[in-house]
Amino acid sequence: MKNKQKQVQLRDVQDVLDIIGGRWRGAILASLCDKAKRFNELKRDLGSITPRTLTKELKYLEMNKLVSREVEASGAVSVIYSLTKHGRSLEPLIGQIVAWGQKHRKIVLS
Amino acid sequence: MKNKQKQVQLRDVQDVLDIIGGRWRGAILASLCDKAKRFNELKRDLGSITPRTLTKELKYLEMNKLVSREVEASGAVSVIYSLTKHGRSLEPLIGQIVAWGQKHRKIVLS
DNA sequence: AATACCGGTATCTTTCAGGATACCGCAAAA
DNA sequence: TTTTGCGGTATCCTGAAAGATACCGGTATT
Repeated sequence: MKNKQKQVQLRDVQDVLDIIGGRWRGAILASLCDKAKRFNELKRDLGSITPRTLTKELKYLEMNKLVSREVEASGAVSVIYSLTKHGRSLEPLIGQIVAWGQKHRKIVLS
Repeated sequence: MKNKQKQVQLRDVQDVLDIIGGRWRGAILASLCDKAKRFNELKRDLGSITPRTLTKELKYLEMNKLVSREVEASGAVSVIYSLTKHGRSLEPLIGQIVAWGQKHRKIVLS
């Protein structure tokens, strides 16, 4: 493989980890892989995230076309967050991350 | 799947992204997937990283048993960094990251 | 003898993700 | 009519990541 191409690959890795990295983004995406969720549902599932951070991260993921936000206009306020088609294309990647994480945890514990 | 298990998965995602995330760690690992490298070789390949940061990240990866550091005691100072067996187990994951990154870049550009 | 490369270390500084805490309007339930 | 839940926003603050810059002792090169 050419050197140029390797450089591009490194940038791809950096870009992707910039998108799904950080304390929360990967977890949010993984949580939405399971099913579409409402704001507070997501918040509860993630455990210790603050609403401020959740709002910010969701907006970021929305901007990057990975998550979509829909307001159900049925009386009370209700907002549903779900993965877009592009977001769902991350599922196998997230699956591998989980798998490696399990393996890694076992190794570290031994 | 049970709720407990989902929570564990979220933690796995967070843990893994903590290890390979950040501006440089993923790129360092990807670069070492290619071949073992010396300090300044790695530095050049990564482009804009400072020696301070490279040192720090390499130590972190060493601590996590993903990278090994070997000093070649042949006259001049020569240090080789390479992936450990455990580090090489990340290769498929990194491959998927690159693949998704390429796809994502195309989508964003269109 | 001077210069350049190797593998870093030492300081200083900026940036920013993310926590803590309080609050908001609205609607439904009690 | 008070309380509870929803979906957030507003401020303030800290710690860690990482850039900028300078420097180090060694060796090899010229």
